[in-house]
Amino acid sequence: MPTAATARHDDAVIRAAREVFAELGMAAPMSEVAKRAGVGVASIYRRYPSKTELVEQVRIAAFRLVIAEAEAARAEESDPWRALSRFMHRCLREGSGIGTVLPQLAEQHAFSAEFRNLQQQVAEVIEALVEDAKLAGELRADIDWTDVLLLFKHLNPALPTSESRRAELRARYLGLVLEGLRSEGSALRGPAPDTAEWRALCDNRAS
Amino acid sequence: MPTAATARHDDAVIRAAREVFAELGMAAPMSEVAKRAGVGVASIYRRYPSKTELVEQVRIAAFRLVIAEAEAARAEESDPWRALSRFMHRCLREGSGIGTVLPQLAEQHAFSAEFRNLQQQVAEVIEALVEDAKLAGELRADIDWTDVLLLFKHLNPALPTSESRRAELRARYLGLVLEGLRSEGSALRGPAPDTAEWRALCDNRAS
DNA sequence: TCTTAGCGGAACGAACCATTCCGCGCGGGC
DNA sequence: GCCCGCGCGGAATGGTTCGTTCCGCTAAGA
Repeated sequence: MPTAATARHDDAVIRAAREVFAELGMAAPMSEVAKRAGVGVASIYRRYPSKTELVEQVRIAAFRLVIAEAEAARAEESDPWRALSRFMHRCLREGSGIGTVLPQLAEQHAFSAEFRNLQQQVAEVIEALVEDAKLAGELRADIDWTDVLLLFKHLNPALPTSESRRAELRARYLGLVLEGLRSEGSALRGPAPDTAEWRALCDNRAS
Repeated sequence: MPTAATARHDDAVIRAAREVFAELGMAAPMSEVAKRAGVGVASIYRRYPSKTELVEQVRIAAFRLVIAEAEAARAEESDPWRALSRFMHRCLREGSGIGTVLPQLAEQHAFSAEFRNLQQQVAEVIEALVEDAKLAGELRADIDWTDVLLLFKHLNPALPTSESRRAELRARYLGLVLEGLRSEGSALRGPAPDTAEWRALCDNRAS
């Protein structure tokens, strides 16, 4: 019976898997995913035939979230720089693990058609954010969307610091990096997006 | 007979281990280190009693190289910003793997006294580089040496891209990040350290 | 109360890896 | 020229980890 309860259960597994894989890497054990999701391993295997399949579904779900974040940022922020900045902060928000899949945009190992289709969409929406910011003169002209991918690739939780300070450190680091992207003229104008209200905006709405 | 040949052999093992651990992580198999060094596994075990010991020696050797790079940068570059920039480029130079150990500065798991002693020295020499650049007004005042550590932590080869473009991408990324560190006044003056002669300076002198 | 669908966790087998063991090749003595 | 060890490289070993499967239990419905 594929009811709403089943769907919620699926969602818990995917979310737990996303978090675990983001923290421990794709080599993380299935038992860890099961523990985090509050289910037994067998329940995962009843829904997904293999770990490979679970990983694929995690990636697909993450891509969907990325697209949603990017579209929301474009729609809700009038300033293109704030939109781009908000998008990156959101994708890297502690525990979401969304940013982890972004570097895999570059990978070409042929996955399913659905996966490749989403790869394309994500690329387009990020490119749109970047182009908006460049047209507004708020982003250096020599940056393109592959640079943003490059940043995501390095901004993932490299080492398991396991401290609560990790979120704070990551936010600081992202801020430094964003400064490097900003075009010279705009670096002086406008408040840096690091005020309390801004941080609140980045943190609410758990995915 | 501990001759110069033996010392060279030791050095080959340590260097191979540094590269392998940098690329594959500290969990990389000993057999890989042996292959890279062109020796058998047993030869490594004849010199180092366990993998743990080898890792410790690798870290110590890497710290020594970091200190040497930092001191050379301070001595040979008259401009403090160029010194800091050169130091980071050198530590992250493709294949050196030196930068990989820097994040472990923060770790407090008590290693040997020699290790802790070197930790201290590395911290001091990086702090000196940072303070020089701040005093010269070329580095944002709100940056300190732990920020540099944070950057190293993220700048390590996150994903095994395995392309030759990786070096190029890393250099570009480091450039972006450094822009974010530069103080506003100095961002406009002086040529960005990205000319051909500069790159040559960063690349020669294999460690 | 009896049945049974579905769950959680133990069990199984394969793969990986640190460490040890063994046979061979080669350089030095006779 | 021939023998003898020393030291080497790589195969063997034992243990651990993890993907996947199997089994006994529980709780809901009849």
